[in-house]
Amino acid sequence: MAKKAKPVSKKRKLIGKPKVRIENVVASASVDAEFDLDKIAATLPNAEYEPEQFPGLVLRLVDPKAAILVFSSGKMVCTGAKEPKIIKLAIEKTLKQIRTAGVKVRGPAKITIQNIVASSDLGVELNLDKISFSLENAEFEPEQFPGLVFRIAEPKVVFLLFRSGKIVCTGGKKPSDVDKGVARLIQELKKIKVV
Amino acid sequence: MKAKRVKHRAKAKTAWPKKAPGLIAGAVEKCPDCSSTDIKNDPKRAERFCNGCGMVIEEKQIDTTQEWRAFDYEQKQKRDRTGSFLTYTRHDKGLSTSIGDQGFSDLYKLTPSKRASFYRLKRWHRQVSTATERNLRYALSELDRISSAIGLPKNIRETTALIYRKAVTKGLVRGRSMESVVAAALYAACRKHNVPRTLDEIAEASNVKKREVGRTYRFITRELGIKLLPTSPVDYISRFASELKLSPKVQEKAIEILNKANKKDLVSGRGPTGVAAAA
DNA sequence: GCTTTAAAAAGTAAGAT
DNA sequence: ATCTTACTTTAGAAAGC
Repeated sequence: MAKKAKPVSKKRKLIGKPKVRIENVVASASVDAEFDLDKIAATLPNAEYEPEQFPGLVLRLVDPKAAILVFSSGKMVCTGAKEPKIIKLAIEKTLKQIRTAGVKVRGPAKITIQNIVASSDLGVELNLDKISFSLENAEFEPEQFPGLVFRIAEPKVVFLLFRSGKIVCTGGKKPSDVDKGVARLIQELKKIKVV
Repeated sequence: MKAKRVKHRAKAKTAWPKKAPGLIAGAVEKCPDCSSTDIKNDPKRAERFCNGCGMVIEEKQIDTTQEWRAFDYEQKQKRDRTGSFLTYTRHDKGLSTSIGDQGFSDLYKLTPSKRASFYRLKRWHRQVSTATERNLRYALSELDRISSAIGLPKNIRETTALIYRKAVTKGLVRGRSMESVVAAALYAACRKHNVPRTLDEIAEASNVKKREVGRTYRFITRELGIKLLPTSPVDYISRFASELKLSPKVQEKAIEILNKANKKDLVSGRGPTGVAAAA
């Protein structure tokens, strides 16, 4: 499977909207139950639990590729999903495994997507210095990180812009936040004539 | 014992230099506040104060606003050499008034003519000021320590003090070590004055992880609405050149190369340090 | 490998008040 | 003593060091 953008030569001007790919979806979930993490850790081979280091038990799933942090309160955090629908599958599988470990769990978990990380390629080389000079919400510290950080309020997302034109969008709660955010970003870049 | 707290007068004893010229050691007695026996006599203001915490032991009066100014000036001159007096954090530097300071400068002005008012205000003054003042004193001694360690001009120390004070006022130090905020403020000040001091140098001199200095720098910079342009690689040329013992001609050429690179838009994303080194 | 961005979970630590 | 921060863990992309 291709990484996505084949070596598309960088154009001077950006045309159309670039394809956005979701790289990671983070969600929180919870069920009405108390989990005996020691018991779960003792029976599930794919579980890691070091309470001294972190209060959550780490469950790694290969099927729906994802990592789930399980807490004794019955709350969980699912990360690594490449798309929103995988979250539900991962949580269901997690609960199934927990039941296998002898821990009773009733009812479906309530899931909330907390963050979506996506990447894209504007297909244009970006002059980060110019962008940082022109956009108020841009912060560029090349000595500390090669990417320029750009925050927008609506939708509330944060972008990392790179000289290559590749970008990362994070902070969104739903896929549309990413799309609207990218559109907004491009709108801003056009205003200052960098794309 | 009547005594009032004099702000920015002194700082942690450990940071004090051997002696402050012009100030004669006082009699053997302890400071009622911090128990230090390091009592100094201030001929100019005709009073004695604790060199450790700044507490004025005996006031022989005659303090006017004008004298305060004179005091500032005199101490400032000494400070430049001893690095002791923190006069640049005073209102005369606009470090208090411009950021909604707790009112120290006003209090000082009231002191000479309104004794009664002063005493009534003293209690409030002490309770609301002490924490911040101590923090400031300590922070500034830290600043002095780091500054002398990497040799920075006083205008940068003043800018750092200003930034630090604003940060404290905005409560940006909470949850962060004061050292990291001082280091971050110092880094910001260097950037503002285009004095090339890398994060590494400041991190090392301040004993704060580079990552933390950077994070704190970005944080306070954002919160205080300070937006600094990335340091130009050119600013590093002279330093690198002298360190590498390069000829002026080479330096010139390096700068030339950088200018070309700039026009070609090929440096964004690259750290100025690396770019300068490459050139 | 490190650095940056966002977000949740439940502990701990440290600081300010 | 309480409130506020931040750190710990998880995943992923970007690109420079």
